[in-house]
Amino acid sequence: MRSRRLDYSESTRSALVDSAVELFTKRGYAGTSLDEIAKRARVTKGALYHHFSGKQALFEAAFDQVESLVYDRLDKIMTGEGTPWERALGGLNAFIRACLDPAYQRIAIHEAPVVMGWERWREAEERCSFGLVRSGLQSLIDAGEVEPVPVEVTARLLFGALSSAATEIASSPDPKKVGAEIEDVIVRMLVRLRRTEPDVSIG
Amino acid sequence: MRSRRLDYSESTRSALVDSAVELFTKRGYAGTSLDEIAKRARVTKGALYHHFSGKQALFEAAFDQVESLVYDRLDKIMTGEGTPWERALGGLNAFIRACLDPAYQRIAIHEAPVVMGWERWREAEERCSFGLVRSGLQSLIDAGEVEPVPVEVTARLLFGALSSAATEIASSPDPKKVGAEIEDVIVRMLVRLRRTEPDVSIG
DNA sequence: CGCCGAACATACCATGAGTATGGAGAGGTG
DNA sequence: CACCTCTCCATACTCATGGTATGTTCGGCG
Repeated sequence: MRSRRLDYSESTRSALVDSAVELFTKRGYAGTSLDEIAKRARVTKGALYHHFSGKQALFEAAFDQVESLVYDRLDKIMTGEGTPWERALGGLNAFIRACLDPAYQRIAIHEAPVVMGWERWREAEERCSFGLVRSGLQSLIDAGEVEPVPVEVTARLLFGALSSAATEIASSPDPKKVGAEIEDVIVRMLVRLRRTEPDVSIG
Repeated sequence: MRSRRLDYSESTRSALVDSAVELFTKRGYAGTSLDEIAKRARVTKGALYHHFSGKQALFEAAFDQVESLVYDRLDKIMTGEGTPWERALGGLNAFIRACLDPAYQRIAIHEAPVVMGWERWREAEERCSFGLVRSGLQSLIDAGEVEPVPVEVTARLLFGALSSAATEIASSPDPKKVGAEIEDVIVRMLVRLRRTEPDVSIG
């Protein structure tokens, strides 16, 4: 039987992470003090340092939280039903909608590369959102839906475009409209890569 | 006649900026102390605070420095001779090469949005590199070289893709190779947007 | 019951950004 | 030349904050 203590411990830990996500989203990593985070979680710095080795570790926990939420949604779509093409479009749409979340925006996209260091961030993204973008693109190529472009590089470019688009969307006065515009442009790009009909006028 | 004092003052100021660029590039904004920067410039924090209102202001001066260097190079190409298509390709190539500079990489692309705040960064880029990307794209459309895509959004996507590609290039074991690959993919994308021949199979 | 250790709280230290103040010397004024 | 002033910069602080060291509580278990 699970002990009462472990419940408590787990609860305060998640309270700390939630608090961190909230404050990091609102005031950024540098602008948020550990005392604030602890206070919002109704504990002290002692508890914080009991659960995490430091500020960076807490940030990474917050990162994992927001990242995994988005990942789960995307993964469900990308590995779900439908043709590779439909799944790709669905995933694209879902990603853009995910980017409307300020927490994902600021923590996962903007500050993570700076706070965690680019190398670590890249590794994490490799297993998450970026991984899905790449595998999605790969599926399209395998299915013969699009031209065999260099997957790694193209996926990287696509992900970069989407990430920066994310900020653009979120900080726009009319996010829905800009989001739709961006989705439209990307889809048109993909369509141009498509080869449902035998090649015409290539080269 | 320009006074000797002004020369000295200007000299220490630029020494501080140079020092800041160097250290911010090597250890990042958060990892660099003002005392270090001042020491490297062979002055004290007093001098630093005489010339700049604080750490952020110094960072922005460093940002301006690296950004303007790149901007000048790009501007010369983008407003130079040749067809819009040639100038666009030249600008693309120059931008990718600029991204190989660690200072531009880390200061202008990575940390600036976090340190300066995304809003301020966007304003600055509006007048610099991003402005050139957009005007270049606009020229291509005006010249009828490419399809009339939505300029603002497409330019934003392109700039985002290039920025993230920048990191990929710089942190690659073989930057030149990856750089060439990325340039190739982008060019192929642009070519697909091109309409030198009357439209075939659109829609 | 009594003890052990996980789960915290409290008190402290070190670093670094920002400030307050003092001084030195160039350039102007009588 | 004497004196004054104002820029330019150094020195010596304050204060916030990340991190550490140590104390305290309490659930679980023998």
